[in-house]
Amino acid sequence: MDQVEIFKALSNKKRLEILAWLKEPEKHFPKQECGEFSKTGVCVGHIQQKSGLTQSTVSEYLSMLQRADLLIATRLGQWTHYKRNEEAIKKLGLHIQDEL
Amino acid sequence: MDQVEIFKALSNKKRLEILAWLKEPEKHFPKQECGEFSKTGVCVGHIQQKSGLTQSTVSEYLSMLQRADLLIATRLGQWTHYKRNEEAIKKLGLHIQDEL
DNA sequence: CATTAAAATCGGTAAATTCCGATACCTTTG
DNA sequence: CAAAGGTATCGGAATTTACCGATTTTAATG
Repeated sequence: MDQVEIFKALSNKKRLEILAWLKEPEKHFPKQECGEFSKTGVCVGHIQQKSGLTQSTVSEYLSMLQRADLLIATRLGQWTHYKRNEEAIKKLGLHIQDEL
Repeated sequence: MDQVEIFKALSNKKRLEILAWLKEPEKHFPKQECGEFSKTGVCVGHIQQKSGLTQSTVSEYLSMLQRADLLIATRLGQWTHYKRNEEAIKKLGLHIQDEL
């Protein structure tokens, strides 16, 4: 758990937005053909469309958040779904409160 | 409270170290002539010496942490003391846990 | 008021980050 | 196996960050 990498991943408005959208996928994204929001999250394409960034940028941002352990990626056929790693996020909050 | 600015301020190893040192000043810094650790914190010079960085860099880092509301600065004569803003840090932890 | 000490600000170079378009890599499907 | 859709990776231009040394500001003191 590299603290600096986590904070770097969070040091960007769009990446924070993405994290926020993924908190309530059904509220921010259209229904998907494959996979459930609650189980595996949202596919890259939907996140890309909503973000207004290019596909490559979104892909990089998502894998950056994943490397920081803030997101979990699941490959479903040709799609990759991303969802929040709620446990890691909670742990980060606790860590800041009593160890930062 | 600009989230991104806070996370940027935390995205650097030395700045995280400084925050950690300021958690227990008496453990990490020599006694000071003026001002008490618990009241106003530690003067820039002591932080600079311990950090190994130049004076200008440390001064910038400290004011960056202050702009993010993570530190509180107090001018005492020719010295500026910095201490942690424990309330803001706790608030940040809570925020991450249930709003990030 | 001149000197000195502490801290802040300025100006700059090297490194990292932001974001893009192009390309390569996987899957599914005909 | 060829084509197509979804995603990842590569290469690069523009911006930002990491530090530094030099200079300026602020405050104390002779």
